[in-house]
Amino acid sequence: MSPGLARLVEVLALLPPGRLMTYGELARQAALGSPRMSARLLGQLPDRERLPWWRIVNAQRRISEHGAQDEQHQRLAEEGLLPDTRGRYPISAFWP
DNA sequence: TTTTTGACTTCTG
DNA sequence: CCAGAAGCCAAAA
Repeated sequence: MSPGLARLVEVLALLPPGRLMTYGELARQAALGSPRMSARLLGQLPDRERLPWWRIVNAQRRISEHGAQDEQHQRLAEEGLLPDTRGRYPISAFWP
């Protein structure tokens, strides 16, 4: 496991239910160097069941294309997070 | 070794 | 609000 992934896991583990974070913010908090690193590393997470990868959305507050979008949608819905008619998640879910 | 490729972001128009 | 361009960086080709 790379040190970057280790740091990402630490940050991700502290993200509570009902709270969202963007790839960019995650990259900054875990000192990954670029938002793309968040995306890259999320693709090879160890504990897919425990770590809330589904609470990461893009800067437009939408779910990015990747292959598990449906699952992401569903998991967020289970936490009470629903997107508006344009697929955007509420700004309130991003506050500390 | 160089180029391409992404679960991306930010700035401009 | 949408589209394009530039910036980003590790991995794969």
